Amino acid sequence: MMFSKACEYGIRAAVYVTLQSLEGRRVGVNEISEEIDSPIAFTAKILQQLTRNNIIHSVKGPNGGFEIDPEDMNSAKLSMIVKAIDGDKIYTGCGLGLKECNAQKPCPLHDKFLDIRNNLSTMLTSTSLYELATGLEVGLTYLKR
Amino acid sequence: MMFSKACEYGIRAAVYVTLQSLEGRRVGVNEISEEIDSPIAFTAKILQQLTRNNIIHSVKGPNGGFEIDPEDMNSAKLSMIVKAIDGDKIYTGCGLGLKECNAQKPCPLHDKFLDIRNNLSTMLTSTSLYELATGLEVGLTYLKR
DNA sequence: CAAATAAAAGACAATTTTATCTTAAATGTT
DNA sequence: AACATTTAAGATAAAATTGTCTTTTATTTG
Repeated sequence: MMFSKACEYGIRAAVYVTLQSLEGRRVGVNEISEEIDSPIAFTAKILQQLTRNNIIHSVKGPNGGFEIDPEDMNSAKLSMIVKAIDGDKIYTGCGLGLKECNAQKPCPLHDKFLDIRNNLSTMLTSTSLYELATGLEVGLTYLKR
Repeated sequence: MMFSKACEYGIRAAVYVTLQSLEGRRVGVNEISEEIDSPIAFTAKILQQLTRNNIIHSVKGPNGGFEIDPEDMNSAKLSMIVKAIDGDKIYTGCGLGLKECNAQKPCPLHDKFLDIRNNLSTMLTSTSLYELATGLEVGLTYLKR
């Protein structure tokens, strides 16, 4: 809808990793893609991106997998994931695709998009993985289907 | 950012057609793609879609081109263009790509997206081509670069 | 140290989106 | 009626995104 498929999987994966890290469990790609219903190999690639961007942490070898330090769960915001995967066009880009669109030289939708974009940006920068994982934990929300 | 390239071109093209129809001028694909800075043949395809969906009107032959009846400028909303080109995922789809995501079985972002999506939907269904074209006409907004 | 496990990296494939080119159909002009 | 103009339609191509497969690297365990 708004994010690329890669970004959707990335967010879902990160939330699942966070949920399991809350229980002190490290999780592998197979379990993750099973639990968020996503293609395994593609999900692996996306997890690599999240790892390279220091959003989650990975450990190789037996009993390895992905995890996120409980210390970081609150400061890890959705905006970081979106930026790492889709870039920041979603915040900075023009709704009609103009290269240069701003208050001085606005596209016809510029003003109408301002609020929507600010809401989106605020939501993404203020929502943490911790917050999303706890909703899952108590069974209020779902990551599959 | 939010719309496909096709949809961006579609909106820009429709606004330009409206602007010219305000002056009683019919416009051809060449002029349109020149004025909105878009690929000609691709723009032609998109104009076909808008025509098939009765958002704008086309006339073949010499002095032909695209136009929109002044009567329809106000009832022609952005939502119609978006729906015709990108479909309605943007309104109805889940932000995280779940097939089934609603108040009963929400994804972790469902509630956080509700407002944003409603704002977007309201903006699109309430903004008319007429409104956008008049902003252009008085030099307040731009369709290029 | 050898074996097993799991992520990282890179090559490859399929699909979708974006974009172009060619031919056909319609319509106004001479 | 012949011709020029302009959209419509369809085939094709290029690029981006999505997805898979194979090999390499790191790490744990026996």
